[in-house]
Amino acid sequence: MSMKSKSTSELKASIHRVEEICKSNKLGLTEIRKQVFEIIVKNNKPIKAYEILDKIRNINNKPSHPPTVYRAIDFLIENGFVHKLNSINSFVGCFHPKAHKECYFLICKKCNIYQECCDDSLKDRISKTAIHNNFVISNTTLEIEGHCLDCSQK
Amino acid sequence: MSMKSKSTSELKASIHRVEEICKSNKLGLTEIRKQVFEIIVKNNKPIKAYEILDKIRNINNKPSHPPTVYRAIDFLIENGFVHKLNSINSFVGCFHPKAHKECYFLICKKCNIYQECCDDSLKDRISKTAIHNNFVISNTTLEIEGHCLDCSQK
DNA sequence: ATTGCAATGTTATAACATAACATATATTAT
DNA sequence: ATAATATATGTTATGTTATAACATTGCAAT
Ligand SMILES: [Zn+2]
Ligand SMILES: [Zn+2]
Ligand SMILES: [Zn+2]
Ligand SMILES: [Zn+2]
Repeated sequence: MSMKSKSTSELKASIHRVEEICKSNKLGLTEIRKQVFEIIVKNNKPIKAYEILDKIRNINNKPSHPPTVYRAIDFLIENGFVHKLNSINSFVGCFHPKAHKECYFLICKKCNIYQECCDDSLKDRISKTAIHNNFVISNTTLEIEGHCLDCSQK
Repeated sequence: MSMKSKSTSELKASIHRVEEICKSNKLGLTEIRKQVFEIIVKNNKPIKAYEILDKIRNINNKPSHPPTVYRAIDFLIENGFVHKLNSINSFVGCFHPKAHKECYFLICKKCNIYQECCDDSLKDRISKTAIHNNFVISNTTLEIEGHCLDCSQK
């Protein structure tokens, strides 16, 4: 599979899904949280907090500050709508929220597009490794950087 | 296996191994680079760049600046002697440098001790996932946070 | 000696993230 | 409806992590 960006309909579905989840779970999807989520998912590449901040400022045409964005990100991460890629200090939308707690990523260094790669077999393997070490997992970061098909062919 | 810290002899061996590798590969293991490596490996927990900087200042009893430490870290990472844990912006020594390009980690949130967990089966599984996605890996971050045996029993 | 190169020193600043407290808005209880 | 409470946002300041840019040093090759 090449790492193409998401279609408009996929984006809409993703946004709608989050709205529904928030509604049914009584989570306050406030205007800012929604704006931040939309900015993140519409960007088909990982986006940085201060880039989000710039966009928020433009949208609302008024000053906004880092805590506003970081708080919204925290909410979105806590509820599984967004992930942080620690290796590049950037944020990405989750395209199957609530399907599982964590997602694993392929990140193309050239075109910056990312893709979730949450195999069950990979998850199992990580789980077995933890068990083998008597370790209780609370969260896992798996970020695979390299080149996607398109970029490695160029 | 519980996540006990390294013994003095293990530390010495680790330092000696790096010296040998540098000698045989004509890598300039300068005084600062050596100091930084020793600080990192002797700390049995992941250590932050500015903590290293403090220690360097104390050791040499003169002002030092962030670039000094970051350059040494870069050298050590490039040569596989040290790893960065992106999820906690910290650095750890590698206890089997050159054995493989990358290491995977278990990080205890409670006691902060870490452990490498570089199963071949895990590596294979990650590799297969990449192949399945037509993705060419250049580097992988796998950081499993949670609780070690000792800490989960307390 | 002069040049070239690798490493380090130094100053400044960029990039990423949070503390602390004030204000506003929404929910709930009375 | 009003007050009390909790939740969310605004605002200022600062903390933390990392690098750019340029000067200086030490050493080796010609
Ligand atoms: Zn996801
Ligand atoms: Zn690509
Ligand atoms: Zn290692
Ligand atoms: Zn522990």
